[in-house]
Amino acid sequence: MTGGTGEAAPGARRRMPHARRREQLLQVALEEFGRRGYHLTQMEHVAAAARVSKALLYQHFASKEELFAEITETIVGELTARLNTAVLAAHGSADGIRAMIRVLFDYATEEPDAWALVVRHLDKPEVGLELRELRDRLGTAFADLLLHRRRADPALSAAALEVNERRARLLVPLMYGSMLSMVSWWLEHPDTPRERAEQMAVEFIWLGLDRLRSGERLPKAPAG
Amino acid sequence: MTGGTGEAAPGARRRMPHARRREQLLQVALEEFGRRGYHLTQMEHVAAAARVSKALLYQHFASKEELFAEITETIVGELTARLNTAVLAAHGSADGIRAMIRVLFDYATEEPDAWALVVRHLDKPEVGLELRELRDRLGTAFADLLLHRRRADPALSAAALEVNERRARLLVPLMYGSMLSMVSWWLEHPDTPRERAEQMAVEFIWLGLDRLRSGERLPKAPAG
DNA sequence: CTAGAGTAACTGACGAGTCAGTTACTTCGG
DNA sequence: CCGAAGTAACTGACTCGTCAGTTACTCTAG
Repeated sequence: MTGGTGEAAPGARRRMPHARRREQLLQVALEEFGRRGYHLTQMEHVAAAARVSKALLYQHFASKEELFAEITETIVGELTARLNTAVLAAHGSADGIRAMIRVLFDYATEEPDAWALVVRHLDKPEVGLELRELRDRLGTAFADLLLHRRRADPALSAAALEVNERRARLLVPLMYGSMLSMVSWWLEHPDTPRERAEQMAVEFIWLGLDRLRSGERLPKAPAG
Repeated sequence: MTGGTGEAAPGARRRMPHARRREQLLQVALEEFGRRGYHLTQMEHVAAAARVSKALLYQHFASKEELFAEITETIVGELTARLNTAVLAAHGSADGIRAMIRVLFDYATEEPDAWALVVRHLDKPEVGLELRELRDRLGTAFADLLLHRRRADPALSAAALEVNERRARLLVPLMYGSMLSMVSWWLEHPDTPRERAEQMAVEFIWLGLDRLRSGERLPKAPAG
């Protein structure tokens, strides 16, 4: 040990230029928030994990909330962009579904901390209002997918379109919920091959989507 | 209901027997935790909402955590019991799906605060470990449903059974996620008739379940 | 008059945010 | 090449508000 805590690098420079330090802090904070959640993460945790004093952290970010907000904004921006391009590149509905699912699996794999942060705070109105945004964005991406497909189908009358639009909106939460749930489940079961989980989700959701145009109905069960 | 909980009554009796006060405190705490979430709810909030001092609250519950735990235990017990009977009473898979969805919609309608508390804390390992229990219970209820149905089907070989069991496990998170998501969505869109939301969920999920036995497969899309 | 329902006022610890001071790096006159 | 002046990165030790949990007391029903 040569004097200071060199960490991995032996003669590592501890002082860093402003911008680089800022990036490092954002990265570390993302991990901490993702692991412990907003409330249980203290600014000291973040500072300690970055091998830095809390004061320095406050020279980069005015408050805990601001730090968290900046992180979530980045995540939402990134994920939104990916979803946008995925949906735009898709030609059919099944293709679009598959593309969106792939985006989610990719992101969860590539950025596990960011993913953890998102799912942890998605249903907390208290903090991270940007995450509501993400949920809405996911929903509208679905809606776009559904509506775009139907608009291309000239067989539908305006009235039928209206009816189906309502039904499409009802389908959104179902698809949304099952996708996120599947990704989370898969992360907790690494032994399951990703392809299998992905394919299952695609089929499951695509069938639900397909119902929309076929008008196929389930016989109403008598119920108890 | 004359007298009972003082609340609005001006010269109302404030002293209550131990057991009744305890129940009131549990009820009030449930609302507070449901609205603000665990971390943002202070014991003083609960006490104030019950028109009582914080010290009295501590004569009934040893700690904030214990209070929260007792509440969640009750909720999980109640919901679990309802799901159990619903699944047991079901004769077929579609019937079982419908029954479970009804249980969830019923519960969310009858006990909105309890429901809010559940969805708020479901994916937070930090607090309320009992809620993991609920998620597992939901999952196993699904699994029971699927496996019971298949066991009754003598056409399946042991090997096929094994394969399908794996696929069944993959279906669980999809159904689980879509159900919860749909209920939450419906609560935020009260203009949508409940029956429509319910029926849509049943159809969507039942189709996914039905895939399991029919072995129907979606042509693998080429992907970008 | 007394047991237990109830409270106001308190404590101790924690955690966000601050500040005076220190250390490393850069620059520039000589 | 050198060292002093200047500056940006960085820190230890604080303040101050908040909140879980306690203590010592009052009040009232029976």
